[in-house]
Amino acid sequence: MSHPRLSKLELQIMERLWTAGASSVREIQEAFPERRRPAYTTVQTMVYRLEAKGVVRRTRKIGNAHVFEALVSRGAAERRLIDELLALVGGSGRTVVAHLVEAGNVTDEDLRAARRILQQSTKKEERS
Amino acid sequence: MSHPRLSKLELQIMERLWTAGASSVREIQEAFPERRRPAYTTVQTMVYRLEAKGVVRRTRKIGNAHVFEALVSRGAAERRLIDELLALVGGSGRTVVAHLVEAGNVTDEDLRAARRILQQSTKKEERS
DNA sequence: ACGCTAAAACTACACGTGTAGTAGTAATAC
DNA sequence: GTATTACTACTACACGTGTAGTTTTAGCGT
Repeated sequence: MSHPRLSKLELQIMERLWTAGASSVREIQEAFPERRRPAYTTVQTMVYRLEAKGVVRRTRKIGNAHVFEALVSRGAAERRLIDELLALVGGSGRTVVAHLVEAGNVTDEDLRAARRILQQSTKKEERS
Repeated sequence: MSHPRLSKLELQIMERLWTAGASSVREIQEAFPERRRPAYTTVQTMVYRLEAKGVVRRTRKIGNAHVFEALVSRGAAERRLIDELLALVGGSGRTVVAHLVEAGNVTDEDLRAARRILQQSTKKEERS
């Protein structure tokens, strides 16, 4: 089974764990840009929920503070999000790419890189 | 301002309005595949909410049933979804395309088509 | 004109998410 | 060793979404 759905705020919390590694609630909270920084207990609640969902875990303590680490990778979470998007738009990746192009969210180089990756995996499949 | 966020079920309802045109609640409900067909009043509630959000409107009546039509296009709704996804993954369209490729959700032809579109719009920009 | 049927309009509720307060406890500072 | 501080654990609540029941009304058939 794939890990559960992650909400926006949950993802922002995971973000800190992915980029900076295992962190305390305080560290996660302070990683938010000052302007939109949730209250300490808000972050704490979300971390607890992530723990309940099994996507983070307590690793050790520093002082009396718990340190949490991510149990799912950024890649896996991203894949999840994209799968959900695909389900919503009817499964067509083409549509998504077209929109990205129109909105200027991908460069030509991005597309060229994508084609290279595709060619690679196609080749691998043929060999097997 | 862009139209409001549309949830999964709301999108499924819009889907019917986009593909079949203006429809009654009953027609929308019956467009759901039998297995996962919500109760009539469930669909009705969602349609009312879509109306409150200003994304559908009553056009006429057939018998005593209202007929609703979409006020936002599928394209606009898709763009909205993709923008949200981009915000969640940190704004990088490249990541999204890479995932789509890895998961086999786009063909080489899709990517080639995307590059053609990109080339076109780049050219247009230069002209202006 | 009247009853039947289907739809409209309204109400209710559970779950997820974002938000944060409060009560209790443990490390720390002196 | 006691006071302060900072963190944990728990509780609460509002809003959006999915779900559907109940009550009221309007068109339709005879």
